Amino acid sequence: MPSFDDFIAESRVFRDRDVLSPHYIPDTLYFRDHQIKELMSALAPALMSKKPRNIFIYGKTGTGKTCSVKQITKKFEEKANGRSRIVYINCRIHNKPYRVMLKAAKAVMEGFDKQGYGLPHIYERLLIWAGEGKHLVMVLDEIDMVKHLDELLYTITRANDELEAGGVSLIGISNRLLFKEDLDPRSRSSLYEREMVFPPYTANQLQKILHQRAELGLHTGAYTTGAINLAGAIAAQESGDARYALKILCRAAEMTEEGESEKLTDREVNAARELVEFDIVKEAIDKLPENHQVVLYGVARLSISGSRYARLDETNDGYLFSGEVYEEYTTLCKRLKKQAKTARSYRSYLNDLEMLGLITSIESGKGIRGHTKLVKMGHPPREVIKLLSKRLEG
DNA sequence: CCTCCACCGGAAAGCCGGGTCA
DNA sequence: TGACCCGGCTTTCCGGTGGAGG
Repeated sequence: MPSFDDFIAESRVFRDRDVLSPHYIPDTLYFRDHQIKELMSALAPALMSKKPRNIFIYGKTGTGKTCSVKQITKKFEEKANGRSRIVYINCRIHNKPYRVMLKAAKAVMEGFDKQGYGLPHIYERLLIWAGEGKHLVMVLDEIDMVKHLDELLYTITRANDELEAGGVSLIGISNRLLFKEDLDPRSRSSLYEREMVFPPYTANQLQKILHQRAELGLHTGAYTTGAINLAGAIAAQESGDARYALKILCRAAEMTEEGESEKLTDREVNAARELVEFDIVKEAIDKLPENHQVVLYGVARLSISGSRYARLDETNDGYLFSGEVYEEYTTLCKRLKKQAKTARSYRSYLNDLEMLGLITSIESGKGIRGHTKLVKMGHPPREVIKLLSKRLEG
């Protein structure tokens, strides 16, 4: 009798791959004791039928914000036993007040999985739920992605005013510190009742974290201590981002697995670093809507064939006129048998691409007639073309 | 100094595909 | 089935903007 075990090849390197994934939450989170304690003390009132304060958490990507909150969520829900709930909401996906409320309602109430109810209806239902003395803590991860956030915050504060027992409170998470400036002062004060900062990890800290994961996720003896330390140092230098550090480690492990080398060493780590860098770009491009891809394709192609107006200014080497990129975009659309969008839409795409760091742009200055944007690729155009021609032209 | 150029980007309105409800 | 509601993506409209040209 064959067994599935026969087909699940034993890995030379990995003991448990999941441990290296960014979604894995270790039992002990290093270097975040202080933040975790503070979070717990802030949330404790909800377990005693009092309203906890709203919390705002700030920190760059990969500083353990989400991880800490998720870890606490587990403990909290065990303790609360259904009386109170913490609901995690990723605002990149649920980026409107309506969606956030719907997600919360779905999480908390059975049989609430339909769209088409108006916001007021969802609101009323939540009030009824909380009215039994229950507390809802909404974790809004990437809260800066929510459009009309003021409206959402207002809705929630009003809910608390209407309730006699129970309540709704918030944990907002963001990696943009500045975003509080575009908030209405009233919502600002409600969201910032308590503020917490998660600093980037240092090289030493990242190394310890990586060692922890390597011990759990990789076979003993499959890696060198030096390699782990190198990965930590690289990530610390870049950003102090633990997710990035883990990606490098994971990639390096994969390379070891596929390659000749017996152990994961500095060599694999260095190679993995480059791969990871391009992986990130590739992922960003893949996720782009089609029109954005075509525009980027156009920028890349012109970067190689050269700008028709080029060399007006030697110092602005590699920059393209917004106008000529639009022309290239429309001709590309024709070739791909797509209806080109208006110039106004095109300008939005350009801005989106710039926000993602896929292109850079500057304002035109002297020597150029009128007023326009000059655009340049943020990454090697040939690589991008290779990727996009496959994607777009099949 | 005025006007034109070649764009910029906010606001608002329209369309579409997905859903509910009576 | 028709009236509504939602979000996402567009288009339309239009008031800027800073340098070039006259």
